[in-house]
Amino acid sequence: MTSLSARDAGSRPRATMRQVAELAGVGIKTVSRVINGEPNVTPQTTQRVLDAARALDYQPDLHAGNLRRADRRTRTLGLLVGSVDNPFSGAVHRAVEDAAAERGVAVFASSLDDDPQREREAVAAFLRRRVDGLILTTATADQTYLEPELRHGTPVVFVDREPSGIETDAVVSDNAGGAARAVEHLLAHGHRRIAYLGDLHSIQTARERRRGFLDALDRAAVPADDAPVIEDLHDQGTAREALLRLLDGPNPPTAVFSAQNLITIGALHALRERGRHRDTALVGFDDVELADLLEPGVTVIAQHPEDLGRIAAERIFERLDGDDAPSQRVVVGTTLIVRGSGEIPPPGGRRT
Amino acid sequence: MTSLSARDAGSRPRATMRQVAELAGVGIKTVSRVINGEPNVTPQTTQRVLDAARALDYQPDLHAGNLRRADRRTRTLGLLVGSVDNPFSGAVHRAVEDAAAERGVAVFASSLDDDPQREREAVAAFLRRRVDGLILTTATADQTYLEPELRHGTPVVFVDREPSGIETDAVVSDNAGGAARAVEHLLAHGHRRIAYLGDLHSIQTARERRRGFLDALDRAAVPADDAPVIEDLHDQGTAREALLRLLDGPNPPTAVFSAQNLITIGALHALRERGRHRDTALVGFDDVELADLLEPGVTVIAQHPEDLGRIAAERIFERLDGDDAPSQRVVVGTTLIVRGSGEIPPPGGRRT
DNA sequence: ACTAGATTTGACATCGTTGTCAATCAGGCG
DNA sequence: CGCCTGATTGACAACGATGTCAAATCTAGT
Repeated sequence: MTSLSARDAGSRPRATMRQVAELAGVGIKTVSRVINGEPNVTPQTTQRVLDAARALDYQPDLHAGNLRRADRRTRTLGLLVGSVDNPFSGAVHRAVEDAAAERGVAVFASSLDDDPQREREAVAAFLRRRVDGLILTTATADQTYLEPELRHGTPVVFVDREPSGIETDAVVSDNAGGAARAVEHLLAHGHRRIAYLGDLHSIQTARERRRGFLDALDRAAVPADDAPVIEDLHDQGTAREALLRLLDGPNPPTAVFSAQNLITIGALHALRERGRHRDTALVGFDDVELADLLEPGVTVIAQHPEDLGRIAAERIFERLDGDDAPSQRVVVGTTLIVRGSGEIPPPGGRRT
Repeated sequence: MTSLSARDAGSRPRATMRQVAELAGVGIKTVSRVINGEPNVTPQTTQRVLDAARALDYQPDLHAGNLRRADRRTRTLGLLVGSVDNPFSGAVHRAVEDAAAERGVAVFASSLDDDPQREREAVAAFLRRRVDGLILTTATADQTYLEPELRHGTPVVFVDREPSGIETDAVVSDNAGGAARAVEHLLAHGHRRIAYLGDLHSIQTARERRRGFLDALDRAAVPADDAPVIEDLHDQGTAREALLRLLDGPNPPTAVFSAQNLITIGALHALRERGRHRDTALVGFDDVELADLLEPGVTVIAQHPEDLGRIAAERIFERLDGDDAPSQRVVVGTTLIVRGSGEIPPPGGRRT
């Protein structure tokens, strides 16, 4: 009676290799050979094993095998991004997944919301699951805590943001260069009073973009005092409010550089609300969907998240394949996409 | 000499519980107790073990433990969506991740691109990794192949699309209802010649939306012959071309219902290209970013992907907690968001 | 001082698989 | 017919952890 209790819910536990072996009337090691496509099994035996496996709906337990296997690979990768909900992260994720899928590798994804504690927890959770490698958009200021993992041989590649405190591979956008390009574009159209709307100062890319912004102004000999620099915006709402305050202030900017995709959207809202979208220039960092259909279209410095993700994943696999060259830093360029909002002239129509 | 070869690259393998036990001078089972917070260990012993674990940078191997543990839980979930790159999927993913993270569960995500073969492979890949449950937006016409997994006790929950061939939980949007609502909205504004632009006919939700569209026309006694029904569009490009053909044709529609987010974007492009965006009404299914900033704003039937994801994840966890009630079907309502494009009257200005 | 009872601890089998190695088998050759 | 060779097969240990259970230690009551 009680021996049947496993069937109570009409369910029996998943079949093991031992049960397949028993049904096929062979040894367990022979099943292992068939499942793993090892040589030296007769076609008849192979067939018997496959039939038994099918009959029992056998699925090998990758982790049990991995425990004993020599290479100790789980064929699993851990990806840490800002949020799987953000289009930029989504594109990175997709590229990583595609590169991984080609190699039969599954991807764990986790959203950090730029929270250092979440990063530490997510990394630990992935390591306990023995991922073969980590790809991360860091949220912490210092990643020294990853040092031991690197020594244990787990490859770590940074995407979008550079590592600090450890020596490891990184794939990043040309943040300072892209930001400078945006500013130069606005300067070329005659603007002198350009506002900077940026993400949390704790984020490395945000600081880089700010640096690019200020450097470009400096090179053009535009006093930075003219430029309202607003930082620590972290979503559409705060960005919108910040720009509304500027627009309602005594000396509003004639142009705006919004340094992140959600900030750009917040800025667009603020401009529309004040009806200033046709006379205030705007260049955003990172492209946004439908930007081309707005009136005016939104000029942006586009990043190439697919490239970032693809290159990062390739780097991980090269490391896993034994590449032990010194750590590399790959910079992916940005592209200025002219659509209208960045070409609006300042009120006076000043020209070079 | 050779005994040191493990350090060749300056790396030593990851520490095991045995090594922690040795360093702490205790038995391996005592380390297990400390790591898992089991009772009956003196504070001094606990401290010695924790010190040793820290010194060796010990991370328990979740999968090794799981092999022996009674509950056999990997604390891992598999999520299969259209593409992690699509905003709708991203929102579902984020909601699932949040619900999972609360419970210390990690999430594997995989993109299917509506390819049935990819679905089968991804499911197998997840099962071999012994995920505790599967949440999927199916790409196959029939999911009978999942029947054995259900019997083995792996909970499966469908999101966005309904299962076929198996009895299991599903969380879906009110596709037919939402589509009908869109059509009724356009009818109320006087339109009679409404085009339907839909996704692949093989996709269940696409068929549901088409059904809702046709039903609403039927109820209004509008002959379906008037309505150009175009299906099997699967990206922005094909949707754009299809609508361009309609607009350039002999008797163009006065209103358009685009039944998916990428199709809506393609339709928007087509309308702009022909300069018809101010006189052709448009209602899209599924909201798109920046839809409110276009001119006119894009009226949509918004889905609630966060709710779909959250409810699906909760369902999985209820099943894992032992809920064995008959499978449920949860329908999440849609919301009509009026923004302008859906309220454009037909040329004649006919009114009810 | 001695023992019952509770607390703390560790030896050992075990989970599902793969690596090692020896046993068996078929066929060919002297 | 016996022996060698190479192909085929399976017994067994091991991977890193946990469950079981008994041994060791402590506490308190007589």
